[in-house]
Amino acid sequence: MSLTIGELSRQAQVKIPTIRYYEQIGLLAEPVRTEGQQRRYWPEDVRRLNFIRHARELGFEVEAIRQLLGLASHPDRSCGEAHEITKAHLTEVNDKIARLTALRDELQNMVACDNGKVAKCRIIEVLADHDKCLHETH
Amino acid sequence: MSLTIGELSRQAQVKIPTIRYYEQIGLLAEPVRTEGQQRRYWPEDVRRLNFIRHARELGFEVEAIRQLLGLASHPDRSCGEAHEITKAHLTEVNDKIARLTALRDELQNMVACDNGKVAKCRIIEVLADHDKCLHETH
DNA sequence: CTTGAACCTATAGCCGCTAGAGGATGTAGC
DNA sequence: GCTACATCCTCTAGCGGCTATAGGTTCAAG
Repeated sequence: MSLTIGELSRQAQVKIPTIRYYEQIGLLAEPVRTEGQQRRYWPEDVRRLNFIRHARELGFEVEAIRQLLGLASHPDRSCGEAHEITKAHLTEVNDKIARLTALRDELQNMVACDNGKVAKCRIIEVLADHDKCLHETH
Repeated sequence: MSLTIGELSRQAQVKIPTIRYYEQIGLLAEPVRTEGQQRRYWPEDVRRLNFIRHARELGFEVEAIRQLLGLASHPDRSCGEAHEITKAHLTEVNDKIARLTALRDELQNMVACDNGKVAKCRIIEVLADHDKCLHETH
């Protein structure tokens, strides 16, 4: 019927100390306890913890997750707020992709220069002065 | 001629305590000091600190940055030795790009839900049940 | 020579976990 | 019922990578 913290951990792919940490900071409600003070969870908690894990993996901060969870518990309210949180995040991610792609190109150049000297490799300059070096040829 | 820590901070867009922290953990060399023990920097340091900032923004850990910086300070060494290190970083960067791209697609799906109610809003669903919602159309 | 911004060190705190010690609980097999 | 042992409990301390504060010193312009 109910789940131990270990079972919850396995099902939601979240480590046990992390579950207790989430309880501590109020992301997870305090669960029922056995006589001997062991935590017992319900399938509902698996869903909530999955939600939290996914949001964390997507780079949402705990505070943002708290907000999103708040929205989820008021399903009649507009999702404009959730929309804003997500949009801000999207912009950030797109920016990172662009810069990582530029970096990858430079690393590929570097790896391609097999028997040369580091002095000829431009990785340092590229990262030190990203905008200037970005579009130069190797 | 030389720069104060404040000027370095402004030019490299890195906060002053962070600069001192980087010195402490050995990412930045100890700079020259005035009689009164104040740090004085050179344009070279702006470049190095820019490098560090960009690498951090791209998600490299301090230890990886240490290695990359190591390559730059042995310009007489063959690329062959450094080749493996660089290739490892390239792999890492490619992984990051892949994961961020997947993330972006998902965020774009989420943002597509504009003025609905939370009940209809995919943000909550997607996060609550990642695998199910990932490839559905909006 | 004074003033005030900028600097110094040292320490403590932040987030988001993660690990360990030392002990209590729960369950399966006898 | 009893034992064995995996799993659980709390508490504390540590991690990376900063960031903020307190309390004092230096530097440069006027």
